[in-house]
Amino acid sequence: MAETTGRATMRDVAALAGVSIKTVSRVVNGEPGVAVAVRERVQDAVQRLDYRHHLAASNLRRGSSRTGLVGALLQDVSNSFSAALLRSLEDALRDRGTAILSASLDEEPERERSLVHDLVTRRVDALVLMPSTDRQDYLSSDVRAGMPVVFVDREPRGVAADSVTIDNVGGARMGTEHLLAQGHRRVACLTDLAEIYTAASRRKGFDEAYAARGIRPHERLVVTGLRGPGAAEAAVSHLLELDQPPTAIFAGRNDLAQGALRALHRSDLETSVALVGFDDFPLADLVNPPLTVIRQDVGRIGRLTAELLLDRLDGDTSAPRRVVVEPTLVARGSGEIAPAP
Amino acid sequence: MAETTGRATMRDVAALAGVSIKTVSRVVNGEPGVAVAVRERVQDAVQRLDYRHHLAASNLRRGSSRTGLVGALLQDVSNSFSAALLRSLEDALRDRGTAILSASLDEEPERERSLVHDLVTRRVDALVLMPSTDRQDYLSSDVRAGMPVVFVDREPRGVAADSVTIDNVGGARMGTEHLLAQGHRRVACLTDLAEIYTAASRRKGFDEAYAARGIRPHERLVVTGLRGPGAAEAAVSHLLELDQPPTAIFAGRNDLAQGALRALHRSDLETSVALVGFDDFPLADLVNPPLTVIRQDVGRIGRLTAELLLDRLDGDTSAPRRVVVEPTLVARGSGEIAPAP
DNA sequence: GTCCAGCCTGACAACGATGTCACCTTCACC
DNA sequence: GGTGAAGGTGACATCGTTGTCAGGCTGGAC
Repeated sequence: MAETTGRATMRDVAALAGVSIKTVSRVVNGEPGVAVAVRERVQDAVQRLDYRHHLAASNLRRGSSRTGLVGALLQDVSNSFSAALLRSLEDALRDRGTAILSASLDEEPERERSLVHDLVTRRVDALVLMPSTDRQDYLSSDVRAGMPVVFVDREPRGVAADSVTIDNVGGARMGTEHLLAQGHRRVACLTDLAEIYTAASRRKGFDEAYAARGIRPHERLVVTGLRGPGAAEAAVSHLLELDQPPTAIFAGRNDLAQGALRALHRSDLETSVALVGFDDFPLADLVNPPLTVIRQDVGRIGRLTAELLLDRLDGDTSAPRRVVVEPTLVARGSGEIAPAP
Repeated sequence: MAETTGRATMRDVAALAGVSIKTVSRVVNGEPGVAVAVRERVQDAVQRLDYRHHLAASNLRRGSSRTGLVGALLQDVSNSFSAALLRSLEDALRDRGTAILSASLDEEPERERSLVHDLVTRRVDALVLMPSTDRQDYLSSDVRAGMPVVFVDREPRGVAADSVTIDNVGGARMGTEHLLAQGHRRVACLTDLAEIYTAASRRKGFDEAYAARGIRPHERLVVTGLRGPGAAEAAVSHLLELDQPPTAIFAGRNDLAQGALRALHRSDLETSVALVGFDDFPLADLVNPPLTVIRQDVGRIGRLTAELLLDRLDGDTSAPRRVVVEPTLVARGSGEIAPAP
């Protein structure tokens, strides 16, 4: 009893209650066909021994191959977008008693591969993936083996799977055009590594907006490879010191917009240089100036993702679906600053 | 091969390679003592069948009782505090190949109990808990059975376990005193349900700051039971319409501060009414006005939590430890607004 | 040629649980 | 009193894996 190691098993309970293991199993699983007196005796023993059901053993025997586990590999669970997504998945899966294994990829391909491997080894019932790799061919055998995968934020390449994404090119074009329409011509563009699907798409939208007006962006104002807010802040500080500094900035992700804003504040230029960010975030309406953003409806994306996931878990084996959500422009002030004459 | 159900098992691999199951096991686990030719034959079969190790079965047999799973029950994974905590846990556990099962409690006691039950059933190696219950007596049998539990943000009651908390009373006292020292006398206090440990402590600190000056808070300005930013916004809007509105606000949690700030903006009072929040958050320096907060160092808390967790996982069975981190006041502007004469 | 050591390999039981099936009561009914 | 159905209960095999141990084969020493 004072043993710190080892929990009671059904065998122990059976011994204490003076019944067979199978009867304990019946009681624990609430199966009918157990005499009331016996049931009570077993329940008593369960209590006395602090018996806890062993889900893994149970699943193994049932061969149901259902572990009630779902993996969620996101960019960074502490980023508001990933965090909100995680939360809506959680809400959608709660009722099913399905638990979520979450992890952050930080845009590192190797980490994605190793974490996927780990999750497969744990026999998750399904996977939600915001990939950091270019291609996900490595996933096909697992998908073939019956593990549903739903991609979020980025489309799958090299593997057939569902996805929920937004129109990144369109969103970026809209954001950039919003600035161009106000007369800005020196618009800076901040994005992450060109290998990253969303970063490349948003950069493309930026270019397209210029092209649509028959003009070209200033190359020196286009900065890629920005890994986080710190890098964006440094890059913008540098841009502001150019002979021909930007009069407006288009930031390709919420953390880059935040870094940019911080740089503007440091130079006291937050009310002179326009700024449009991609991705809304909780306090965008309260910063100074209130931030104009291209918003993707995270709640909606989360719900759609969960919906696809649940369908697949319920046995839907139809062809992969691609769901694309249209982003919207939310004008709050920072994006409506006119260029200096 | 076209089977969508069922993965290959060691039995299948053994059959294909023409060896016994045990030999496959040896190869898969990289054990020595297998002839090179045989090893290659097995590895080939593994590849061909897309064999994936079954961790649960392996753990079951090994009886190691180590699942490489840790549970993290937090207040709300989409809240920046919980999310940052989750992230630092993840970083600390990554190297060990330990995965994290996370879930949100939303301050609902029932959810905590049911999620803990679920995690025990899954045989997590340890648990990180930001409790929503008053008392956690229900945990003692599991702790006795050898499951380490580390409490974060709130101390355990009714069970012996480690904890990492901050000095909530002291922090709230410091924040309130900061406002009183500037001459504010009508300071509003916003907190969540009085049953919540942190909410009650912060409320207590607020009262103590007043008491230390031999004065008393205005009862009508003390609002409890605020469940989220929306409630805080509504409450503050209401307070601002009183005959004797507050000249300063002390908000007992980051989301309440955000709600309060939103209400101030709506009334264009953000530069006239002082505001001090409890808990820092990523953009607090960029909002308008920059928010003065009582900061708890989330990264530090996360690291300390992980440290305790790892020690316990490594077999440390010494008496429970209580780690208390001192919060600091970060003055940014919102808390330094003087009362109207 | 015999013997033994050392190296590989596989048969078997077991981890904790559950599905299958057979057995034993009991009791109603003819 | 005999029969059969219904209701309880347990023995056993099994899920996928690994620890234990026995045994086969090889080759070198005598």
